Amino acid sequence: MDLDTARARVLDAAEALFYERGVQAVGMDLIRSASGVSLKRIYQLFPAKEQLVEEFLRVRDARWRRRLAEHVTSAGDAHGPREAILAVFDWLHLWFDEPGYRGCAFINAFGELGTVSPSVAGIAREHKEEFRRYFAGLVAAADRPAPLADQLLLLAEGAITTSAITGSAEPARQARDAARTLLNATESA
Amino acid sequence: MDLDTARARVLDAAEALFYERGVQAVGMDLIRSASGVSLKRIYQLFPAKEQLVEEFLRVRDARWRRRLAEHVTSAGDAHGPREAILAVFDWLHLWFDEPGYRGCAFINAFGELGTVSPSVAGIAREHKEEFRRYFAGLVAAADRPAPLADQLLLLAEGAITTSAITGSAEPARQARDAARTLLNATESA
DNA sequence: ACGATGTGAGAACGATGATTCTCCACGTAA
DNA sequence: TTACGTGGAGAATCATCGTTCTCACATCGT
Repeated sequence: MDLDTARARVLDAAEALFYERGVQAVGMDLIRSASGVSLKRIYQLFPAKEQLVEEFLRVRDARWRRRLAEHVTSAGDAHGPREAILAVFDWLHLWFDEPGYRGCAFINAFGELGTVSPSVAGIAREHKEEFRRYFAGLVAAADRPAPLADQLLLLAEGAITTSAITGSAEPARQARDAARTLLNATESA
Repeated sequence: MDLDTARARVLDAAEALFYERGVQAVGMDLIRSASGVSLKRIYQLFPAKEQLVEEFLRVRDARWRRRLAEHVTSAGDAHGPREAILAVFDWLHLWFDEPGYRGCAFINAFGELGTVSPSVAGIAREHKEEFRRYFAGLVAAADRPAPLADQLLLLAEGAITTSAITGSAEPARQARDAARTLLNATESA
């Protein structure tokens, strides 16, 4: 097995396990057995667990935003910038329905490690900032006032955590309805 | 020191430490030194750490909801049911500005332990369900359609986590603005 | 073939944590 | 006073975890 595939396998295993059970509940030995990569190799690739945790978050951030953007862009191309905004919530609904959905990995990591690890706290902050920026772009493209972006972000974040705890994807629909109301309220502005 | 005060001191220390650093990052020995109660006594009062964690969450749930209700009730008595709803977000703003604010203890505990501990997951679920129920009562008192309660809940949850990660209390104001818009949108309904 | 290098399996190490145990001081009932 | 129960400080125990080390084995260039 070459280094790149070993690295990918470790990151895949780490992502699945960290997301499912939290960071501290997952030992390096479990990542070894799940990935099939020896401890020695894992420590060659990541000098310490903390680096693996950071890389897991960075990889997840990139993939999460790419998947979101793909879904939203195709909806926006087909139905315009207003529908693009609502498509964010449709995508959340799809996400919430995935098996093993456990909320936002960044909120979870922040809650678990934010006090102790400034780098984890920073990555979580950046992820949320990127998400906010993304909403800001959609709102600008739809010619709505900028504060709407922050409000939509709150709806999305609320849906993410509420869905995780209740185990239902319904909050995505509720957030979408609220988002539509907020959009309509700026219609004449 | 009698048993009741020892119990109170342990729970106070546990709440402060668990909330600040997360559950797994806090050892029983730290709770002992912070509370001034010997390990022997702690284990008399709580047969295992897990029981202490559960009790910490229950105590926090009760106090959190009592404090919220106090603030909202006084606003509602003075300015009516519509202002009572908005007062929830004013109270969130006060909470976010408290030193050491780190988001919702239940979301954090759920993220950290939800997979591994069904009882923690259950307590978190109950807490959120109570919060939702509280919103439902306010919405009913203000004669608004029931689905509004779910939407307001999402705004509040979103503000709670966003404020924790960004370190700013501003999301409370943004959520309040969005809530006002949603309220106005049902004005004529 | 042979030495150098790298690898995997798993033991070893040192730290930390949850839980229990030991030992001793102290107050108290007889 | 004395025997006793209680409680505290902290050592002991046992497990787990992050990290490193050992060692036997394979690979490969010469």
